[in-house]
Amino acid sequence: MNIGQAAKASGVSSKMIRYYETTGLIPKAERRDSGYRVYSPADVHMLRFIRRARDLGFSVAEINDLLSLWRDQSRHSADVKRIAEKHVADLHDRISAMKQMADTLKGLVDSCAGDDRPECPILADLEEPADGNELRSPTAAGLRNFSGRK
Amino acid sequence: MNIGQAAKASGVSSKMIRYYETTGLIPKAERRDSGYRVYSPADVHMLRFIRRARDLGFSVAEINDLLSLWRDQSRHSADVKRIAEKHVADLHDRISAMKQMADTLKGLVDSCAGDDRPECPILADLEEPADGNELRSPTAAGLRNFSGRK
DNA sequence: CTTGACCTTCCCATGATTGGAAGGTCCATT
DNA sequence: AATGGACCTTCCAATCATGGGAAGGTCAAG
Repeated sequence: MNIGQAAKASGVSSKMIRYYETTGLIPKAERRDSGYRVYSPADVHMLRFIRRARDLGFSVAEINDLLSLWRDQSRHSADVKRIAEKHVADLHDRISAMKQMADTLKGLVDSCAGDDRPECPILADLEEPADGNELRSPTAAGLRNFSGRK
Repeated sequence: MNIGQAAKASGVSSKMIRYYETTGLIPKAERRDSGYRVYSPADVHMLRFIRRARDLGFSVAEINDLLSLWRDQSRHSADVKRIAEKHVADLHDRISAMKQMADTLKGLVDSCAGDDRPECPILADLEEPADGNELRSPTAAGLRNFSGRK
């Protein structure tokens, strides 16, 4: 099948399939004489694996490792588990950082009248964080990007 | 003071201060004859405001709005509150999406022996998600980027 | 043989941030 | 005065995963 079919069947866009090929995440697809890429059901299976891993928030680098293990019949499940555990821990870190943000902000929102007067505790806190609101910790700074991916 | 001093005093890097200037988030700084940018304590105050807002996960676009309101003496706190509420809601959306990922993955991790045998429920699920594990919802796909920012 | 749906490659944009190169400025110490 | 190091300037590139679009080739049905 062509790339569009593979995309529909796997949930990975044509664009991303080509991208994964150039970055080496997936092997180069066979080509027709016309230059069209050809995909087998096994390829679609692999793409679905990737798609699913992305949905679980794994980075492409992690998926690379997972794919290697997937293909390795003599893998040790401990290696897979290690990657997954690390990722769960990362997710928890991000979640708690975001929770802290949300909680702090929620407190400020609740203390804001939200009327037509200019006085606003939210702006006041942005100017000069109240004690206990800093959340300046190593959390916020080191945390660039993502909702789940690395 | 020079940009480096302002950076240290505000917690915003010199690089980012210049970047915020080019994008128009902050006004163009005065210059010395040498071309060096000059910053006042008031500028540092503004930069600290920005830094704090970033720490709370606001996007630069949102900060732009917040800065306008901050400077507007006749603002309505309702406008500030609206922005903050929206952001809290966004944070909650991201948090629950990540939580779902983490929970799903945690379940898989727990069911994996993690020894030297190749059998692994994690890989099995990536291949073929068990019912109830899909998390395919609108969640994952629409959720690119971040730990708090938009 | 035309049409439209598909495919190809290539480049660009996103968002916030960091890194580095090449070069100019400032100031204190030889 | 000259040197050196710390600072500043601009410009360009990379990150990460993804989408958008242009210019052009292919394919199958009508």
